[in-house]
Amino acid sequence: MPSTSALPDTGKEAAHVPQYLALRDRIAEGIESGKLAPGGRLPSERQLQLDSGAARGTIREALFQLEAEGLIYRRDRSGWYVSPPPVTYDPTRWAGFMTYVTEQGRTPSTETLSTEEVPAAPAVADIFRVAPGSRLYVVTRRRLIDGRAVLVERITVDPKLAPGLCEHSLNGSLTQILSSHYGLAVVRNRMDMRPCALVKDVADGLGVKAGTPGLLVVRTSLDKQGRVVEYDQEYWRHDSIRVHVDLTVKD
Amino acid sequence: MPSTSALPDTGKEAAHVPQYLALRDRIAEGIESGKLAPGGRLPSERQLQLDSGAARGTIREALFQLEAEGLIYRRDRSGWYVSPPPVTYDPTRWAGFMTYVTEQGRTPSTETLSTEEVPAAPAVADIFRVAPGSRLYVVTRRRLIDGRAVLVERITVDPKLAPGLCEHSLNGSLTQILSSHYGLAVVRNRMDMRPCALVKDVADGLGVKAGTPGLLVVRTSLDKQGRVVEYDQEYWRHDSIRVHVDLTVKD
DNA sequence: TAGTGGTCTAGACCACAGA
DNA sequence: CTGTGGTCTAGACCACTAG
Repeated sequence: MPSTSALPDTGKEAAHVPQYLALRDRIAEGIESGKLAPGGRLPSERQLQLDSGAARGTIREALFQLEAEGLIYRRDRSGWYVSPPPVTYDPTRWAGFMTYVTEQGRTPSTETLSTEEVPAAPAVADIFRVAPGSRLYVVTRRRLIDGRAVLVERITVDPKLAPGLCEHSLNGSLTQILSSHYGLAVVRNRMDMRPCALVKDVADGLGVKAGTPGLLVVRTSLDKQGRVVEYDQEYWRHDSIRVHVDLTVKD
Repeated sequence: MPSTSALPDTGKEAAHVPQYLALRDRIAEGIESGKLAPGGRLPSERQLQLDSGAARGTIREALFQLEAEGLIYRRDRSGWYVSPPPVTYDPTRWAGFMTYVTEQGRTPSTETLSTEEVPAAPAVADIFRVAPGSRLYVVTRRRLIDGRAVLVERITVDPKLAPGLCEHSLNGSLTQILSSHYGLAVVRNRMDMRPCALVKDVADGLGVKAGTPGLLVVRTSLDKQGRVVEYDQEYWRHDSIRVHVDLTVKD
């Protein structure tokens, strides 16, 4: 019995591939083959609709998929773009953002969004071993690679260890300042990492939609006396970072 | 001029909150308040439709949002469920999965999906410093916490270091076996972590939809002589893991 | 078999970016 | 101003889970 389909029979009862995944594959191929360069812009959703004949919802499903994979990202109401490659982050090397991004042939930059002195919430007070309500410096910064915002961070520092910190220019290496101006040397580094969704605050700072996937890296830097030098919460775009650790085993 | 809206005026020109985010908030509140216990099931999408009056697409947007945040997960065509809390993973402690999951008051289990002997691809051959095409053991396992699959891993081992490995039961600690039966002691651990999307293979193993967000952890374990004891690619559900590292600074 | 989520359509109006 | 993505509706049929 002949097939009623106009399409050729593959001879294999191939598992049904949803349309949005087929579309995803086509776009991904365009990216991997280099037809679309990193930073380059994809055709608009409505254009893709015309090209593929699919409904816009289906198109968007394919785009969301690629976004989750880190292949593309969006600029709000501007369009979809091909993601640049991620940078590698090694927390065991005490090199700051500016250093390791440069080492990887990219151009880092930093913007200070705010510097405040705020009363310590109980959880933070506990970390710094100060009384709840004590004043702490909180610096909010945005860091960019090749002009694209990749992370928003919130750094907390105890003013007792670094009085007058906020008078410095904080657009360079904060580690550098803490070390050279205040003699604070970090000998221990505690880190927590977990996938998260970027909440509105952060998302706005990165110019992404609230709820897009991200990676939260929390670093606690300690000096020889075990004092907390720096408590840093970094919210990364999920497509911009790879963490690499090389370590000798304890236990 | 009086408002034509039937809704009370808040007095604040509150930023417009999309309907799906408002719905997200309502569900999130239900979870955080404990009305919905971890592992518990959410009302069906169609039920939520009746409750909220929104279109199903809007309901699903809210659910996707919560999924991205790690608050809920789905079982294909069965329903949406509240995510259990994540486990903390410390790569500097040489404790295996079975150990640290148990320590955190959860119940681990392991299933071996396959054990094969395959020719080394160039990239892998390079890691093991063997000729491309050399035979290597590849073990695929699924690991569960409290009966829920949280990761699929693909472990590669050089048969020269652990001949006959596949004859052992591999549902326990592989590290243990390598140590006690073959005298292979790991002294160095290299790790790479990055957010990813789970491809079909892995997604099927975890019982999730292809493309859901995940975390890829690649571990390379080395012994005193610098030989690769174990090369392990772990694909985690993104809501199931937190990585914690505590280290002394090199540079 | 009944109910669930998975996929898909074909519209609509909006807020905002950018020329 | 035009075009972009962001949100939303109201349907439809399918594949699969689970009782």
